[in-house]
Amino acid sequence: MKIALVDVNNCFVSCERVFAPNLEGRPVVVLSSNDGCVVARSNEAKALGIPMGIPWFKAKGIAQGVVPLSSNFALYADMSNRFMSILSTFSPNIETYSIDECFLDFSGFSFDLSGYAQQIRKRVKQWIGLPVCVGIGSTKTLAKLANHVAKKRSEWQGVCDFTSMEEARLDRLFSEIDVGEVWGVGKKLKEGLDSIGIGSVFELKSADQARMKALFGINLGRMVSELNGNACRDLEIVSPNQHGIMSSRSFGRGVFACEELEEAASLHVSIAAQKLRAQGSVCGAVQVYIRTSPFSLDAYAMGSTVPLMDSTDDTLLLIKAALSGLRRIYRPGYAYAKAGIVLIELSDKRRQTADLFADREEASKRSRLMKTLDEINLRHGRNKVGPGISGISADRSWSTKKGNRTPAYTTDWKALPVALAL
DNA sequence: GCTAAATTCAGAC
DNA sequence: CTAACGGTCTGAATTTAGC
Repeated sequence: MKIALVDVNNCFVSCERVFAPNLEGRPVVVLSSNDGCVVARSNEAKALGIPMGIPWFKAKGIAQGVVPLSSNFALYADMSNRFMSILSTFSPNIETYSIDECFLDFSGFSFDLSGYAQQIRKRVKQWIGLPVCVGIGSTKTLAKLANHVAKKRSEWQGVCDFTSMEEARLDRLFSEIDVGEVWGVGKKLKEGLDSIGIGSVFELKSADQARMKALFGINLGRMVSELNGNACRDLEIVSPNQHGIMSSRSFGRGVFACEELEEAASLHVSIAAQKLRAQGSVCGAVQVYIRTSPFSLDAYAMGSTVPLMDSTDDTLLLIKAALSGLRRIYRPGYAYAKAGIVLIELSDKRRQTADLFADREEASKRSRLMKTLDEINLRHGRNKVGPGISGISADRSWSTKKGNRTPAYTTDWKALPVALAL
């Protein structure tokens, strides 16, 4: 097996820079929703020592002169789609792993892979303006690691191919890389591995596979195998349906009124239900939750699961369920910071057993209504039409803060003049 | 005391 | 002026429930 991992450098910042070239060479960060935490940093921002994930208000001290941007997911998602479609011209089998990463199957390719990877970099840069790095290895774990090397060591010029390197050279390289860089080794596992004297990738690779499995679980065992070139994870070319669909968001201010929580919860149901229908599933139960800031002294958090008599993908029925759950858990007097819902117990709509007592004419009317709703929103933008209970966007005084949101350059006609003016 | 289901944990991005 | 800390998803491990 030969696998390449292509990853966009500093993805969100790079997407912003395509449409704001004046940000090139300057320290830039992109913030999470509600302008809360730093979720992407340009190299210049990294050089200033701004850590990933730090709350923005805490970073301001060391962030003199840094440009903070609110996140613009409409833009990133669209850039991502373009990125993936370019990559599909380089291999018939690809796995979209995340918004900015993609595995490509290079098995059976006998030509110069490094040169081929350079062509990928060139084409992505030329066609959509994004800088990417490519890692190549005989397993997914190795491809990930190779990508890390390609990013960190500029002498590789953005491409690192482990499959063309001698074992001894690889081992020397691995002994210089921290074990925490391995895909799947997070904070906790790193601590555990450190405590038994495994600090480098080479030490993990050389460890006894059965022992690692016994000590740290099945994943560590697999990691050791994969580092040694024995694949445990296959390419997942068709993405399976999601097992749960969730929508939640922090409020831009404290929310006290139950009606506003209802507005938010039903908006979240609308968003999630649309996704549910898009993947052809129905939902058997709805979870609702609300919480104050967990950092507040007077914290409150509660959730509730509402089972549905019959599985459905009807937004209105799902909202009804969510609201009944919400009313059970709402306590007046708290400054709520966040509300969210999760659609669970999903199953395939086509395999749904028919309800003997259902009003079939009513059901088909409802399903046409949902279909129309989805079509309008697809064409005219998210939540242009929806149930009245979700409120209209102009009135949602609780919605998230986004002080520095750039225009949706690629997905909104109204942003076109701005894009052209650049 | 077993298996199955539910919940929590850890990780990724 | 102060207070301000993301969102979605997966799979494994662990706990609890039901027999």
